[in-house]
Formats: sequence, structure tokens, C-alpha cells
Amino acid sequence: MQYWLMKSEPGTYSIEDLQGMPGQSDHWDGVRNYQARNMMRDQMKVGDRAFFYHSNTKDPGIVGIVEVVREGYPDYTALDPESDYYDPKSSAEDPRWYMVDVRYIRHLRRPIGLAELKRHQFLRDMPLLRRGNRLSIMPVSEEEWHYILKLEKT
DNA sequence: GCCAACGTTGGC
DNA sequence: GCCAACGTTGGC
Repeated sequence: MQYWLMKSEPGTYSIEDLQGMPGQSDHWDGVRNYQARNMMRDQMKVGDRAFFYHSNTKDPGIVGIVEVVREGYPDYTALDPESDYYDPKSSAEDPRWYMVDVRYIRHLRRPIGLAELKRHQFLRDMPLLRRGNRLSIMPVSEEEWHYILKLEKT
């Protein structure tokens, strides 16, 4: 089983939004970055866990945990001209973008902010903390995963 | 295939 | 709202 971190702007889609969906699960649409696409299409497996990260907000940070419940399949919002995520270069025959489904597991006991994460040398290699990082989906090592879960209890 | 221009991300 | 960093686009 692998661990991940998935970013979302809470103004667009927050962990509370996911929690409010039927079955507390939803598709993770709108990813339009090839590296992130490849991870969803090729690497994310049912049962994998991910941190839900709130980005581009007053207090960016990890707020909860979700589980992958469906593996990569074409992101149909790319085919919908009405969607903000429409991409005329994608087609049903040759889908360019993929998504996975995730299910809400729980909130962390407290949000762990970006500033706090940065204070931990142990986490310095996380792509999230590297300068200029723009990946919206990234792997988290098992060690990092458990380290962060310990922070939650402090 | 290079690279300048442009658009987007996302912290601050 | 600013702007650094980075990915993408498109002219050549």
C-alpha cells in the first residue's frame, strides 16, 4: 500500500465537501498536470491512503485522511464544454486526463499547517516543502506518513 | 529542438 | 493582490 498527498483549494472543494457526498466518496477531477495524471492513472491503488491538503487558503495544511476506492479512469469533465476543466484536446477515444475516486476516512485531530511541517527536518524531502513545488498529487513515504500522524497527537 | 512568452499555482 | 517558480505553448 502506498501513501499520497492530494491538494485541493477548500474554496473549490474542501474535505468537508467530500464528507458531505453520498457514501462520503467522490471522484477527484480537474487534475491537469501530467505528472499528477500519471500517478492517478498508473500508481494509485484501491486501499492506498492519502492526506487531504488544503491549499491556496489562509491556513494551508493537512486536514485529514482519505482512501482510494476506485483506480484511475478517464476524467470526463475534460470532455464537457460546460466544465471549467474542459480540455478540447481530450476525447473519449483518447482521454488525456484521469481521476481516481476517494472516500473520506477522518479529519486529523487538528490541522497540521504548512508552517509546522516546514519546521521538521525529517520532512524536508517532501515535494510539498520543496521550493516552487506545484504538484497537486504527490507520493508520501511510509516514514513521512507515520511521522506526520505522530505530530497530530502533539 | 530551442526558448521566449504566457498562464497558472499557491504561499505570503 | 503580489510575485516567484514552473509548466506549456508555439514560432522559428
